[in-house]
Amino acid sequence: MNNTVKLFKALSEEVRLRILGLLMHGELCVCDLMAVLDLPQSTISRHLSYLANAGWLAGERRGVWMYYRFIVNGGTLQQDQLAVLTKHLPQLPAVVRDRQRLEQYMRTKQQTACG
Amino acid sequence: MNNTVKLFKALSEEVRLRILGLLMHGELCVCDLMAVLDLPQSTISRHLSYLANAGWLAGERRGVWMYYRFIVNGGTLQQDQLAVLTKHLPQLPAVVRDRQRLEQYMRTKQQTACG
DNA sequence: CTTATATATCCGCATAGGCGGATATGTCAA
DNA sequence: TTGACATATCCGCCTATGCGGATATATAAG
Repeated sequence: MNNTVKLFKALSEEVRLRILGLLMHGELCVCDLMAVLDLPQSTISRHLSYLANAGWLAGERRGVWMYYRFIVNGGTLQQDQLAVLTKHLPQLPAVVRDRQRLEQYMRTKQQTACG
Repeated sequence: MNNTVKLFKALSEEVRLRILGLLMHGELCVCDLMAVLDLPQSTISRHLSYLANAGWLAGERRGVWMYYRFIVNGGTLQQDQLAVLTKHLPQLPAVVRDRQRLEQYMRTKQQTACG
């Protein structure tokens, strides 16, 4: 029950849903998310920790960067819930906007940012 | 986005999940839930309002009693999410226990309580 | 070792929201 | 209208949690 509540609590915050919406398309590091969401590093990092702790994300350090991606084998509830997110998150207007910003950002990433 | 967050926020609390777990089996009134969950009336009523406001439940007054039940046509996200709940909530130990208490309560309802 | 960069954590502050007793509202019966 | 009961809302209290600047930690380069 506690874990179930935790899973849902993680989904009940706008910034976290936007982060998940961006990670649908593949892993990203903290600095990517800072750039796209235009939020302070501590805010991004805190939400990522929260999502990882709730069982949604796994982080992997690669050099100086921490890359976060979805866990795809986190129990049947998590998997079924992930399917719902996969279907519906990309349709939310805020997520669509974020994704456009992500594409724009990726085009200029080599010159300006991490990675 | 706000509505989506609202939908998930409603799921991110233990008492509310337990209420939803009980309502899976059909509508119930406030006094039923008070008896089964053994919680004060104000607590039950507040959570029911929260769930109704979030788009999960509809309340119907029938005489002095308010009966609450799931909304089954609340948008595709709500429907898909409801399917996940229908599959997984009944498996949670706390929900199993509540349901046993509900059955016990229903057997003696005529003599002791509302309805 | 020092520096630079990326990330995590700490801190104080502000708000959201849970709790349950008390009170208000609504409904029915007499 | 009054009384009884079910439900909704109010209230003060308390905890959880979001925020973002400041600081600590980790890694790589020189």
